[in-house]
Amino acid sequence: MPLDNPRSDFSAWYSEIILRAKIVDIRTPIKGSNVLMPNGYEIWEAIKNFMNMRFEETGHKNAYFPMFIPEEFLTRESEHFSGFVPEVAWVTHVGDKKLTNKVALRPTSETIMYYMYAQWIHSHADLPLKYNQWCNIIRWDTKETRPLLRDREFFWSEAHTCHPTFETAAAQVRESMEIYQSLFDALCLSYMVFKRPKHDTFPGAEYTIAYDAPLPNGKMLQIGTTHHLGNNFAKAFDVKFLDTDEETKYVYQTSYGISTRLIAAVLSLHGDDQGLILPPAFAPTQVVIVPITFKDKVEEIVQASRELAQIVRSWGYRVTVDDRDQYTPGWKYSEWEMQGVPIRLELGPRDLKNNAVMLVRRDTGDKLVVSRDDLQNQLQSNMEKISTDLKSRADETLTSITKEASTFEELSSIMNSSEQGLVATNWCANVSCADKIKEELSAGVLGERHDVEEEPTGNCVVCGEEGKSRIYVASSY
RNA sequence: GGCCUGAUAGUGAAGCCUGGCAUCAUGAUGCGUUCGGGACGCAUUGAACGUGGGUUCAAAUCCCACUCAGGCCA
Repeated sequence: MPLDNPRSDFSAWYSEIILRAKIVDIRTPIKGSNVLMPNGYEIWEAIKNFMNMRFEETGHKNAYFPMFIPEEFLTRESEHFSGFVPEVAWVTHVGDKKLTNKVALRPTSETIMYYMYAQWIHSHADLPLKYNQWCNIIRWDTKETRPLLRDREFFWSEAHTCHPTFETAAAQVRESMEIYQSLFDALCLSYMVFKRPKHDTFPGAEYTIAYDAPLPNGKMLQIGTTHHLGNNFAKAFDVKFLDTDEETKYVYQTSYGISTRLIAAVLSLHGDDQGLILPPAFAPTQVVIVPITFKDKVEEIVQASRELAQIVRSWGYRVTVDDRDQYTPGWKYSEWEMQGVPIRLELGPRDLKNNAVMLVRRDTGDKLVVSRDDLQNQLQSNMEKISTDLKSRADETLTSITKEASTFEELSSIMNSSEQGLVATNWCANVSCADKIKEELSAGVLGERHDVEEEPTGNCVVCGEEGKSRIYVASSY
C-alpha cells in the first residue's frame, strides 16, 4: 500500500501520512479540531524541550495566562482587534443564562498579558521583562482547515517582552531570530527570513519578521514570526515605567511565536513516498530494534534484543524493541519507516553469532553490518549524517523551487504552473500591486529578505514603475 | 462569499442510475505453521449505510436541510 509521491500530489500524500504515521487523527466531530496523537505530541514536546532550554539560556520565564478575554480588551487596540474579529470564538452563555458581557477565547494573548504587565512594571529595574507561554489558541476558521496547517484549535508558544527603548526591543527581535533559527536548523529545515510588507504586518506591530519554509508542492509555509510592537500596545494598555531620567515612559514591546504548524513543515519537507523521515533529535523513537526470530531461537533473540535496547538506551537514545510476534520483519520495517524512525537495528541469529547488528538508515535505506564494539560510534555518526543530509536535501528543495521573474507574464506563468514556486522579483511597494498579485494569482508578497541584503534588480513586476525592493512571491498555506 | 464532489463494519471499496434479505477486500480475536523487506491455513468477529426530516407497502438507493471531508473560483 504505497503512499502518493509528495512531489506529485502533496495534498493526497499529506492527508494520508498524517494518519498513517499516527501524527494527527482528524476523524473528530468538529471541523479543524483534531487529535494530536502520541507521535505528533511527542514531536511537539521535543520542540518544547529544545525551546525551553534556549529560553532558559536567554533569560525568558514561562508563565500561563487565562484563556478567557473580556470583549472590552479586544477593542482597546482597534487595529489589532479588527485583524482577529472574524475568527474569534465567544462564550455567550453559561448554562441557560446569557452573559451580560461576552468573553472571547484567546485568538492570541497580547491583551490579557499586557493588562497584567501594566500592573507588574513600574520602573526601569523591572525591565527587560521576558515571558513566554505554551498554550492553546482558538481561531475559528469557517472553511479551509487542514490538520496542523490551519486548525481551529492549536498549540503554540508566544513570547512577549518589554523593553525601555525602541532599540533594546529591536535587539530582542534579533535574539528571537537567533533562537528560532537554531531551532529550525536543529529540525533540519530550510527556510528564508523575510521582513513582511507593511500591509501584511501583524495588527498593531511596527514591523514583522517571518520565517517561511518550502513545501514539496512549491508553496511556502510560515513557520514562525517575530514582531516589533513599538509602544502601540503599551499606550493602549498603559504599560509605563519610570526611567533613570525620572521620566515616565511607555515600554517598547516585542512578541514572537511558533506553533504546531512547524510540525507540518518538518513532516512535509523531509517525508518521502515511504512515509515520514524525522530529524533524529526530535523523533519520538530514534532507534527501533527488530528481532529476526527463527522458530527454535525466538526467546534467545528477543532476549538479546531487549538487552541491546537497554544498552542503546543507556547511550541516551529513545529506543523501541518491536518484539510483536504476529508481524513479520518486513511488515515491521514498513511500519517504522512510515513513522519516520531514523535508524533501525536488525538483530538475527547471524548477527548474534558474529557479535554484530544490522544498521539501516531511514533516509537512504543504506544497510550496514556493525560490530557491537563499534555500535555506539556508528549510531552517533549515522544520526549526525542523517541530520546533515536531511538539511542539505531540504536546502535543495528550497533552491529548486526558487525562481526569478521580471514581468507579470513570467510571474503568472510560474504561479499558474503545477510546480508553482518561490519567485524573486521587484516591487514598487504599492499595496495595489500586491493586491493584484493576490487577486489574479492567489499568491502573496512574502516581503524582502532579512537574512541577506538584496537590492532591487529592475522595475515593479506589476506596474512597471521603479522597483523599490527585491521581494519574494509565493502561494502559502 | 460563491460553486462542485463525496460520506456504507476499525480501514478501503462495491451496491445507488433502475427502491425489495447489504457484498468484497483488509483488519481484529483464537489456534497452528512461519519469520533477514508488508507470510499462510483453519475458525471466530464484525454495519441499523454521517445526522435529522420527507416520499413510499417498502429507502443505503429518490427528495430537502444540516454536519463533516475533499476540490475549484473570488
